[in-house]
Amino acid sequence: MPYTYDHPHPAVTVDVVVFAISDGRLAVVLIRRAQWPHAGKWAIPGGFVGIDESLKRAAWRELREETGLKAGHLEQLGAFGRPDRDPRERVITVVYISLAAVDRLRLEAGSDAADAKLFFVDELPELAFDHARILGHAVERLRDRLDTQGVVQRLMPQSFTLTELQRACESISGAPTDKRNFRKKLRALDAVEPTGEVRRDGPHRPAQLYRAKR
Amino acid sequence: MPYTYDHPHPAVTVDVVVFAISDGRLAVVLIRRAQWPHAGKWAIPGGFVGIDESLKRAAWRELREETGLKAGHLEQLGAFGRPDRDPRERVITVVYISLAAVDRLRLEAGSDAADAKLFFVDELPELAFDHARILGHAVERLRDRLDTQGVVQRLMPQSFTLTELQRACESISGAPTDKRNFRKKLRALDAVEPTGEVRRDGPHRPAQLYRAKR
DNA sequence: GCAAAAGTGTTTGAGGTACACCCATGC
DNA sequence: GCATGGGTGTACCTCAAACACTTTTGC
Repeated sequence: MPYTYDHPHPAVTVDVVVFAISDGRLAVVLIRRAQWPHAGKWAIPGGFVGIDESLKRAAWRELREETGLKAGHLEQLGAFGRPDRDPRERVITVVYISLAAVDRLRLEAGSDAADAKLFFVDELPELAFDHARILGHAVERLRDRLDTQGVVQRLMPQSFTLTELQRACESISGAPTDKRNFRKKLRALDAVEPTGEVRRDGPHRPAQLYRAKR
Repeated sequence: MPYTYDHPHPAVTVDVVVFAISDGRLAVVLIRRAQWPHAGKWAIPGGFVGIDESLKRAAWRELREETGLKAGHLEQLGAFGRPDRDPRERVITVVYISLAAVDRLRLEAGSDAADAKLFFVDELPELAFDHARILGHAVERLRDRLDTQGVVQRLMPQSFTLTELQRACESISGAPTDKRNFRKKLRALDAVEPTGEVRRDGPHRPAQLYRAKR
């Protein structure tokens, strides 16, 4: 069933960069492509926008179809549209960013994807299309925008230690932080509260567990 | 000559929000639409993306065709694509922001536009499509991103008084500033230098003229 | 007892904010 | 001489950065 226009139209896709903190490091959800082009390579989950579907809704749907994830807040990163970025036809993609707490992440490979998996952003495999460039921009955006408050409320699991939180913030900002200054800022932010539980995980003093406040 | 696809494709346009400072106030370039839809209403200049043309290049070309302006730096604001934003067909638009010094602004109406004109952002006419919403986002982005340095180098004319510069910054940030604090910051920034000329324009002490440094 | 991470305050410097008066001009 | 905008400096406060030792545990 063909669709006809009197001037050429590009295809429009949406892609969703899902960030999470795994093992104290910034990570991203990728799917392995099953089909040409770039079959076997890893890619940012996404797909074509329905003709009567908003961009954000398409992003939510595609993420769910390809990874099983239900995105919370989706923030638009921007549009990427170099003429040669897809060998099939002219494709313009609108990229969204989503944040997920690792303990809510249950990845299931969808029909379009052979596999879905978390990768550390500093250990990425070879990526399909211009997805390496897109991910670079996404990480940059994250660095610029995400503050400690945001990390606590959107990336950390239900309970965590202050050192884990600090590692997460450092892996996003890329810079090491002083422990006492970090905790002083947390006090000022009033963003976390102790759960009362502790975590014992080695030959050292147990760590108090915290949760996001409110 | 028809173009056919096996699934429906949206049309993709680019729009360019050109900001300038006019009379000390933040202003934007709009064109009056000549044709349906929204004939007679004012709109952000823009048009369809060529099938082998990058988004930024399309933005530059459309701005030139519709207003005669050659954009300097173009920053992408994002994509807007609600399904019902254009009555002709599904249209997804990618919006760019450009800054222009008023003394370089020579507006010429192009073929697609009955007229091109500067409007103060706080005295906008009724706008076509969802352009009011887009402009709102563009102004917000400008407020978030543009610092004094950027205003000096990209929005001010070749020579200007410090009060004019302060008015410009205030009209972008939306907040009044203390004159002495503003000038102290300018000294710290090392962004302007006196031209040696003065401007006489009323029953008061003449103002020293400055230019952007470097 | 020793290795390993948890936890805890003070000092300093930079930058931002608040604030009031004299100056040069046109009329 | 008066109305109008141009031009100038100080005091305070807030926030970020630097910095070292004690505590609790497993082995």
